[in-house]
Amino acid sequence: MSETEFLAGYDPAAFARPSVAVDLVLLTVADGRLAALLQQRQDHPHKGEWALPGSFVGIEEGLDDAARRVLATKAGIGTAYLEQLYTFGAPTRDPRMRIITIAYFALLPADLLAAAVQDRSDLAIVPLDVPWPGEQGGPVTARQAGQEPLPLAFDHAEILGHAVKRLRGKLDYSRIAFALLPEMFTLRALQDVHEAILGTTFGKPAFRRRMIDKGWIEGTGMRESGASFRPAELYRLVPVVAPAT
Amino acid sequence: MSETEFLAGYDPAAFARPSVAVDLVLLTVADGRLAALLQQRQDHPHKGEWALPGSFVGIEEGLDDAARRVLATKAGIGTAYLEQLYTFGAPTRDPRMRIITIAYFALLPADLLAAAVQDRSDLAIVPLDVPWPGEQGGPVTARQAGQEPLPLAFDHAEILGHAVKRLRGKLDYSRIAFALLPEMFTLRALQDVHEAILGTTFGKPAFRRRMIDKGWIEGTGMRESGASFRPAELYRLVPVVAPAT
DNA sequence: GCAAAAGTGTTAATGCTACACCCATGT
DNA sequence: ACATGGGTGTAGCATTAACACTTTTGC
Repeated sequence: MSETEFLAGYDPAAFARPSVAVDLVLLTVADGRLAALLQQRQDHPHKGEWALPGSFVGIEEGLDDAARRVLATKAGIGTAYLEQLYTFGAPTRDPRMRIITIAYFALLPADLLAAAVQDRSDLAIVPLDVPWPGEQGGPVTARQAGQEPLPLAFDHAEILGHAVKRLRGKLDYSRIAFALLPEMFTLRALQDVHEAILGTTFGKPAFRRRMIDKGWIEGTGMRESGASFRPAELYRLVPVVAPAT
Repeated sequence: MSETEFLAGYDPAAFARPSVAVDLVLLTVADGRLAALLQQRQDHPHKGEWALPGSFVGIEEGLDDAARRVLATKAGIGTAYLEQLYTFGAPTRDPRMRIITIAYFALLPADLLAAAVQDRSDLAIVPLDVPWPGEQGGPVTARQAGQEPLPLAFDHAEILGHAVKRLRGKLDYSRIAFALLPEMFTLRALQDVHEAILGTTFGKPAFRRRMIDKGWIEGTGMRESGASFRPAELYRLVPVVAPAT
């Protein structure tokens, strides 16, 4: 039997198949706090609770393409740092049917995210309460200032937890932090982003040297304006030659 | 409309669904070389080429459960270190139909793997040629000693590459290396595993200190036997209190 | 001139690497 | 006794963290 004959006789309907979706964890750092984009569910199940933006994957659609479509359609955002995070597939994670979801992880500067979301009443940028110290603290919760934590739909709290863990893990050996900053930024802003994500503080000189020694950034001659004290120099991410993860 | 009513009216057949599979990258270190378990395909497509062991995910089956089933069924192995690796879903990765595969990553000591596989003619433990130096070397290839690289089916070469990258990345901040060793082992054996995986060499004293300082291992009073020189002390992994990663 | 934050130099501590040496076993 | 690889101590080097100090702007 040739391969062509084999393919012609193949029956794709022979097995029951699960539904496949992508869910998007879009993180940012605003006001010194890590925050995520959440969407209030309009339908059952978990109606009224808060969920990650997501969508089913089209039958001819790539996984990354589906994630980008969610970014564009559900959040109105054209481009952002995006990478696959983890796949969640517990048989009971959705009461409707078996849905396996491939979680994606996206980063955007706070101002761009706020602008994209400002006229969408179902979307919210929610600060995250992350248990700092131990590896095995409580779960990540999403809470607006001064309010109770928002109820999260499905297993989305767990997905959020994975995303934060990934962000923290990659922070100091990859350039992802710069996806949370505008094209030009001060070293103080970069340090604030690091401190917000890791929940630590660094000595200013030490942090400064570490960043410069990595060779990832270069000073533009320009300086920020508007402050009532010495203006800081603006840095930019140097273009990458041999891309690494 | 209540949630119960909503669920009753839900039509799970409304969208075309892809097939979902798991593929298993089972790695070991044998004779100082990193090696993977591969299975020669008996059917089209890619008949005769070599593939990772895999299976479709049952409609009521968890993802980790499916991976463990592959481990038990296709390789005859009861327990091994296992973690999810990455999900591959390019629309054209399988010529039969849309198949999204969740790749898993497993580790086993060489002797246990060899014992489980010895009477299976379709399985082979194949040493891996891994491009060491740069981040962006060529692809990983599987090659038996003195032969041409084996042809790998589907996108399985890419999956193998991801697995090796994951193993290397986690080697020095997690305990996964010990999944490649028997319960008791010498420090030299541990060093050999590290060197085989990373493709580097370490100074013996330096490596020794690093490992002991991590607090992961403890000496048993016992010593290996059979060598014609001073017998090395056998160490064991100390039981974990607060599990990480 | 004063306050506030940027930016830099020096020093101290830490961890890692390299080398040299000693130990135990079988032949 | 010797060869072989296990095991340990010491010294040198590098990197990193901490501190004190100087610089620049607006009020």
